[in-house]
Amino acid sequence: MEGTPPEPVERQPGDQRWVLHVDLDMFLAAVEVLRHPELAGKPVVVGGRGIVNERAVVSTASYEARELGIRSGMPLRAAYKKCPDAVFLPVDFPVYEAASAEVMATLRALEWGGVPVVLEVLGWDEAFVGAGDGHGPLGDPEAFAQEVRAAVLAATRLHCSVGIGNNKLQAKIATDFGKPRGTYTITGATWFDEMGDRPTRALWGVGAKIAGRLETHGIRTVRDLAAVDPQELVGEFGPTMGPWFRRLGRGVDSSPVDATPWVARAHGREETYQRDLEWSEVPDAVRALTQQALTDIDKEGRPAQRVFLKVRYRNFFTLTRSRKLPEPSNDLTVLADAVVALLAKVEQDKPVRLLGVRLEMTEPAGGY
DNA sequence: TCTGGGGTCCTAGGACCC
DNA sequence: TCTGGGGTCCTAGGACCC
Repeated sequence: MEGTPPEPVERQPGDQRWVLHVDLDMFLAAVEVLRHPELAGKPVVVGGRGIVNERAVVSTASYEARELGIRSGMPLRAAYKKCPDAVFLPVDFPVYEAASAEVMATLRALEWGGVPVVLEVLGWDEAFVGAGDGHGPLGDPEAFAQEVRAAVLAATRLHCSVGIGNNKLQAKIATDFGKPRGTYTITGATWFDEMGDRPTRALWGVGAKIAGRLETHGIRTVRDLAAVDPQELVGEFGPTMGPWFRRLGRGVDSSPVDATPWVARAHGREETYQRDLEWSEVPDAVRALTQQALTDIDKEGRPAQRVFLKVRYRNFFTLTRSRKLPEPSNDLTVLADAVVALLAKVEQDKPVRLLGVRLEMTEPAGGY
């Protein structure tokens, strides 16, 4: 890759239009501080049931806790060791759902350049904002980004950061550079200045494993990725993912902001048991998880077409087995029996640390 | 003594058919 | 005896994100 100049970013027709990405700052911890004002300024850690010696991980840490080295995904035990004085709180789904709904309603009510916004919700605490055909109006979007932050703060008392880009990929990455309580802009024109020297891992969609595979091809930076021969990536990652990674490297993303409400394709339940299960306890546990997963399916009224079983043993080895049902079903007995039957395909002689059941209603739609 | 839970999508490879 | 090549369906496994 050394010495190979990157190809210039294609001039897309939408290049001078704008997309915003809004991301709430330390969302779960911020919501907790709102209802427990005495926690303001303290290290707050939200995760699991808030019990520090249980098997669970940190969902969100306040900035004060992050300064002490606590990170999302860290075991609660480890977080406690780093900071025994932090406040540990349980994850309270209904409260965050309600706060999230308020935030999204606030965003949805905005107009951008006199046009109602188009809102694509990505999760509890983030969304893309466009307008009209999916992009914002011409002109400087910075003032609107500030308007978004002010509106969210006024309506919910929650702070957020806003990324601005010519497309969703650029806006999404820009948000991190604006955190906390700020805005940041990355465009096709500044992409390589901002991202060129960063490791491929900085891209949205490149994790540790993909970064490692890229490195075996001498691709370390975003600039390297942008310049690589597409056929080399097709050889390594296949005809879909190869070209997609290369587009990531070039900062190219033509997908519009899409307000179509998200519809789940599957529902599942999984549980890491505080005490490893003996095999004799497993079938009942699988039936219980199936019943819980079925409650989500029943809310939507669509039958499951395929069932999945996930088993993780004490040594952390994990297996997944699945089976297509003879015909779609939302009958508890049929589904539970089908999942229990999958147990025959896994090793039954070792203690079980985690079980998961997943009920799939729809095949993957394709999206890369 | 470690390492959650909710999802999404893609790829490889075997079975089977023509 | 040998044994191509394309297509589809299915399961297992891997990777990523919030």
